[in-house]
Amino acid sequence: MSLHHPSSAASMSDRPVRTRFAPSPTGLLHIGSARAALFNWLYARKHGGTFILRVEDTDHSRNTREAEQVIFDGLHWLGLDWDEGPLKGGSYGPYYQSERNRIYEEYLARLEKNGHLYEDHGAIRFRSPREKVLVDDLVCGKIEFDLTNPITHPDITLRRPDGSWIFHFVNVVDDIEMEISHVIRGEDHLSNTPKHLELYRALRADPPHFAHTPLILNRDGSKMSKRDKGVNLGLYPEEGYAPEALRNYLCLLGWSPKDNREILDIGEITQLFELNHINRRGAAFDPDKCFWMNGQYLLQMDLARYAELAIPFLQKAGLHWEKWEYLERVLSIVKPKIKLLADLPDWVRPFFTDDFPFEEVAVEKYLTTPEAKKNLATLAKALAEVDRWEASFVETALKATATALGVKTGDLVHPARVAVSGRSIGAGLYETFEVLGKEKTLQRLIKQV
RNA sequence: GGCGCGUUCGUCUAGUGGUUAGGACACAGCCCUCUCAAGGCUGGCGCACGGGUUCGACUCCCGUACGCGCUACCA
Repeated sequence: MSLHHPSSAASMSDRPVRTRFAPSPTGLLHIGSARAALFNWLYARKHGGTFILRVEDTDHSRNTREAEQVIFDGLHWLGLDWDEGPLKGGSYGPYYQSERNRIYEEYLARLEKNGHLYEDHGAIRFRSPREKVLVDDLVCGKIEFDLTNPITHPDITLRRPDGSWIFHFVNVVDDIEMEISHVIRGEDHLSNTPKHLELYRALRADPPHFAHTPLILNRDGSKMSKRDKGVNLGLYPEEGYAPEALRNYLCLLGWSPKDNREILDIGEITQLFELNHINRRGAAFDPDKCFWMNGQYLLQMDLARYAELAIPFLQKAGLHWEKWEYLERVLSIVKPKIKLLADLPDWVRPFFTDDFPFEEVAVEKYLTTPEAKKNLATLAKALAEVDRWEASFVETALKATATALGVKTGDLVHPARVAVSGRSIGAGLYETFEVLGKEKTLQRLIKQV
């Protein structure tokens, strides 16, 4: 295998678009990393390019198979499919840094040969040319860094005394070898970029285009760290977020279609996405808005997709159903009410089993008075007369009963809801009755009398 | 400390010299209503500060403050 030598004649803009996501398997997928992956994916998809996954596992001690799986799972969940990388292959592999030692050795030898290296306490360091370096960033614009002072900008280390590699070196080598055309990454790398550029030059390689995106912050503007709630992408599937909703929200952090629209499908975003439309300022992650957006997605989602997302939550809660059609009817009436799928089981349990809990306060408030019991008895009697068991007819019967009893509709509705579901909040009562069926409805009402 | 980046409602944003500074989330109130984190309407809330440039600055320039990043034999 020979090294890929990028032609110095070809300008970067002529090269095919190849972007990469190069995470280090740390055990969790940071929400900011996920967004970086998303932006790289979007850019590649927009330009019919290639999106590459490369695992930066140079720090062996903390890299495990499980940690790696976390990354794969996160990307899969977000729908960010990669064209080259682990599980997928490709002609620029291997895609694990731990397997690319030979390549790094060759590149190091090249630098050595041209006198760019020196040893310092066993570590191999790169001798900076000590010049001013211009970073022409697609998001930040042109930035000049003055690297002439070794005190303020010490030479970077490429290799540790124990032989392991330092990020700056392998990252650059891999990007050259894999012919990456656009490096889209977090702004935390901006200050590293001039040093990387020195390496590209020393290796006589055309650098890729750079695009540094602002970081995702906490609501108070502080940096999101591992300990902050919400950084772990793995949390979102568990809590019942739809991947398309979170993905949409993430796109809006630092990027905007500029026409006030917010709910955009990924195809549309792919078309509109432009690196130079990415903001320069850090963006705070707003859990409230993310939550709202999930609600919007669940509301507008078709039932088939909703069921697909909902079923794992129902199964986990031990709920069973016999007919698919029944499941769909249940889901359709709670769908407009719920913003998080994790809440689903509690809302629908009474539709699948008679063994559902009663909220104490709700019982206390609506089912204990003699009036409530008397009203429920009357209601049950009236409903027994309803032939066509559909929401609208049930509603008519209930309202007529309320009138006959001289009480407000709510005086029947609230106790009835608690009687059939054990809860004071839920789907529309008439729809609940309809889906539950006449028999079960009457049975549960009478049980409280 | 040095270097770099940034600063429009609490938050995400639109805005590129002349706008009643627009939208969204959140918040408050009202309406609808059988509950609801559903829907409808209304409202409060913002250009960090100080200098310039200009007939005129949220928009351009400089400075200050504040925030963030880098400054590792972490990635």
